Amino acid sequence: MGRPPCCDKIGVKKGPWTPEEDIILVSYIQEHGPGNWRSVPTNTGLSRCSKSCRLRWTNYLRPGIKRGNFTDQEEKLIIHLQALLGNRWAAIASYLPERTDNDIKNYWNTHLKKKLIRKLEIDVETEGESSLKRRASISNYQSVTKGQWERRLQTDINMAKQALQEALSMEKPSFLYEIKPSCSSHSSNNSRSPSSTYASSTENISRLLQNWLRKPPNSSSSSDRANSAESTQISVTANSSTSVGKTVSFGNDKRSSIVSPETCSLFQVESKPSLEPELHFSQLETWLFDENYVGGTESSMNMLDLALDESELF
DNA sequence: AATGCACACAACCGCCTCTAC
DNA sequence: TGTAGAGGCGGTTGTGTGCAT
Repeated sequence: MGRPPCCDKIGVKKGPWTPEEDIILVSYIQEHGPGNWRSVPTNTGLSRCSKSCRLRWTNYLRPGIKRGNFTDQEEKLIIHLQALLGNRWAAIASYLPERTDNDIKNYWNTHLKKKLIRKLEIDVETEGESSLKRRASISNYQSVTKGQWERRLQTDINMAKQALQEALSMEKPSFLYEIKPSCSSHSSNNSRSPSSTYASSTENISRLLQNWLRKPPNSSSSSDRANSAESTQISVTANSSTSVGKTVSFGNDKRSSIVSPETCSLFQVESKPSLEPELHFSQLETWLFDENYVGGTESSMNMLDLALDESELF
């Protein structure tokens, strides 16, 4: 059994955060940096539990978060990554630096899942199947996404890793030995060892992809890279007309608060660390988005096939 | 105008992993 | 080596909002 909830203490506030609470939290993190969440409620006077503070920061207040509609590219990327990684939202989010895992999870649950089921319905219809078989197919899909997902995920990861290693060994075997300590996303301040399932799967895949992309079959143009970098820039907006400080816009939230100029540099540093491989991101996108991608190796195509071909796995 | 419904998303909860002691 | 605690993740719930009736 897990530990008792940390937030069932009397006097701990729940529910939506107020702008005042946001300002207090942002100001504190601006001064001390994120982390040591346990001490945040005590030091700020916020009547919130540490978890709530952390979630509020990571899912809402953290700079660089893009809000609003998901683009087609993002949508395709999520679909492909979900097929490859399963419901590892944090891992998926590491490929979308501007989106939080919570956002992606919500988007998947509210949009993409329905969309895929609808697509499946249409596919079955066009194949002229009976309505009975259609219903069976849909319910099968739903049960698969729920119950067998874990098993399938591990299979996916193992097969993807194997295929990728083969691809890499064909290109340049030493790539596999260039794997460096954590370079992505949430792991920057998370010292999980490589022995954990999470670290040994998604992170390694990420690293392998990056290593592979260091010597891509067709190197991407500098403009692509510029676009990629541009697309991942953080959304802290400096208001030159503000004499005291700068205006930080919290996503599409109408609210804004005044923070000191140091905020920007702090935010840039704290912004999602997975920006490092951004120069490779456009090519990764190409690989992930284009189901008929011909620029990669045969093995990389196999890998994509493995991730996308539902029927082979069931 | 009132009500009901569906949707989107922020926030919470329970569990897991890792680390420090 | 065992245990407690902190941080992190994924699933689920609650609530606000927009639309249809």
